[in-house]
Amino acid sequence: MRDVARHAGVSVATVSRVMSGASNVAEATQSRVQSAVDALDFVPSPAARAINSGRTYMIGALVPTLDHAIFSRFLDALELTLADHGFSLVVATTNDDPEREAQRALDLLNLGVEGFVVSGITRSATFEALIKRHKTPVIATSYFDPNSETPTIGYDNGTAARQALHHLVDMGHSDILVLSGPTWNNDRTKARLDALTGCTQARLTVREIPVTVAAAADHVATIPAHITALLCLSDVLAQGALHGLRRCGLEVPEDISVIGIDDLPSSHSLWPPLSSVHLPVRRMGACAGETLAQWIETGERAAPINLETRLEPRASVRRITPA
Amino acid sequence: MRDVARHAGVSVATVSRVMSGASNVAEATQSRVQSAVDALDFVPSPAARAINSGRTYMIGALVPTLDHAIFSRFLDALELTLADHGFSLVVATTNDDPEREAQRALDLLNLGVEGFVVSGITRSATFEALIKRHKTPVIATSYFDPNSETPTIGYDNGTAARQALHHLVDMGHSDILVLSGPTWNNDRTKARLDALTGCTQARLTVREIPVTVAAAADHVATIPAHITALLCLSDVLAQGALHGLRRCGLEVPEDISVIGIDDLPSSHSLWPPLSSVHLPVRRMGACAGETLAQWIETGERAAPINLETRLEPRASVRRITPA
DNA sequence: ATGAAAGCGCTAACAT
DNA sequence: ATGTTAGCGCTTTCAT
Repeated sequence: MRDVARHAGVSVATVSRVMSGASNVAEATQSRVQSAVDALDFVPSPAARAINSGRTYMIGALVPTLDHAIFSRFLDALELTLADHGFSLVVATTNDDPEREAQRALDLLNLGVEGFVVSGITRSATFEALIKRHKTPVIATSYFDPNSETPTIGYDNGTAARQALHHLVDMGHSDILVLSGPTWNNDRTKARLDALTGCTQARLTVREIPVTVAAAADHVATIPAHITALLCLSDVLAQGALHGLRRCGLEVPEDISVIGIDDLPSSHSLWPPLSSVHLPVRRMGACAGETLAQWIETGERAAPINLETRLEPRASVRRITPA
Repeated sequence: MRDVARHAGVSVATVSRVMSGASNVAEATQSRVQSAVDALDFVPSPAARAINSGRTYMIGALVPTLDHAIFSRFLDALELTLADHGFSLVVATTNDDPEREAQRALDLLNLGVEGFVVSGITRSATFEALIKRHKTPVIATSYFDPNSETPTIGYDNGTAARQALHHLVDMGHSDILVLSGPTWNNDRTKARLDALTGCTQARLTVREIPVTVAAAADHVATIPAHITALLCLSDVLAQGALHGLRRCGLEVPEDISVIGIDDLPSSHSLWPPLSSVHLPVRRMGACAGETLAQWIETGERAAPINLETRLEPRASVRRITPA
């Protein structure tokens, strides 16, 4: 910047003014500086800028993985909203491992992120301490809990699971196999499962398997005969189940009914179209972005937001008359 | 930091040493400083750090959208690799709009990213100028062109399209409808289409529609009768076609064959399992991350890499005897 | 309208 | 092993 100043025959202060588009600079000087900038190919240093303003305009997002439609869809909406507010999105994946999450959070903090969007409400102690220290705003998503210490913007996972279950029960099913992803370190899944147990209207068998199409497809080969319906805690699982069932020669919904949770965009074009509980992840991304931006600009802690989930009954569940 | 130094009765230099984990600090002093740090809840400033080191350890990724499995899968692998090299990933979406891409690139540059990963090889003039100025390393992906000015790490889109076409031809099809996404500002799609035209072994009809399941499903209702096969330039389109065809009462592959390009993880569990051309996007993400990290650390411009695509014949294409 | 100068919070010589 | 000090590249009073 000194070079530019010299080249333009002005002071660094003036160059700084021009660079930040200040109003009180003479037209003539302005263009003289601009010429110098162009001539020297001057590019300002973000770090130096940040050190003075104290701002970086970066938000960190910590998600289990990017390789799952539910999270990437969420992030897409989040990024769009954040960009509207002048923020950029730094993403880091945690694989649902709290220690790794804390590690990545530290990395992002060292980059200078001004706020975090995280998944679920389970944090490692390290993470908590980090946040307390830096006083960084954090918003937890994919979960709603008005009493959580960090504000949550999400849906009630228990309700979502119950919506799926009740649909099955309404349709006359009482012998239900629940296909769940790992509950280990996954409070979203745990909340869904917890809401199911204690249900007295049906006999539930729970199986915990990896959240992959392949795992679900393989698993359904071992379904007990009395089962009439499959409640999959995520659409990926349901999609795998559909595939596996077909491989076994079973028809959905004639031989067995299947319902999922997520309502991925692709689910309604499966065969048969998958009944599912819709999770408003795009809305969640937009809300989280909006709210976090607000929090950072105003300093006022965000309020939790509960987004409604919605049953999408389609063809993969059929009505049966209890035996 | 001054405060910490005072509190610990040492100089700022010593605090700095402790903070950066230097070796030459006495045990005693070290813990004294640590206490002061804890007592004062001191957190170092990333900006100040960056201004001295001249490094930010941030990489920017510019992709059309996060809400498409092909890109999020790619980014997942990229993020993982980058993290291994100590870099963090800043993502921005461009919606395939060169102007928006340039705008977002500027934003990221102002954040301080040390390198870019972009999609395709079409850049706006603004973008080119920006890069020249900042001398930022850029790697173009999802495209292979050894002669491109910016190094490409990707696959040959033309080859991928031809692999799909040849499979159809090999199976006896000669009346083929090509379902393509918008070519406007999308050099990947354009390259696929270009490779197809000039093919003399089949009669090709090309239709350009939005890349959504719904658009494809709707479109297939208007297929000319003589068509025996659908070549979809992406799996999303193929998935929509499968759905739409079923709605029309047509059987795949009995009445009509369908092939896609992408080979998304979900494609082989569709019904019928979708024949597709596999695009190695995870490998591409890992390669791009590795290569860009290398480039930044060593200063040596990256070399282009061509990743092989691979035909995955499955059940959605059947052999026919030409009429 | 412009310039001089004092920082911002840290690192890296250099000195002790 | 520790302290002193000179910056890093910019912004921002405060003068003029």
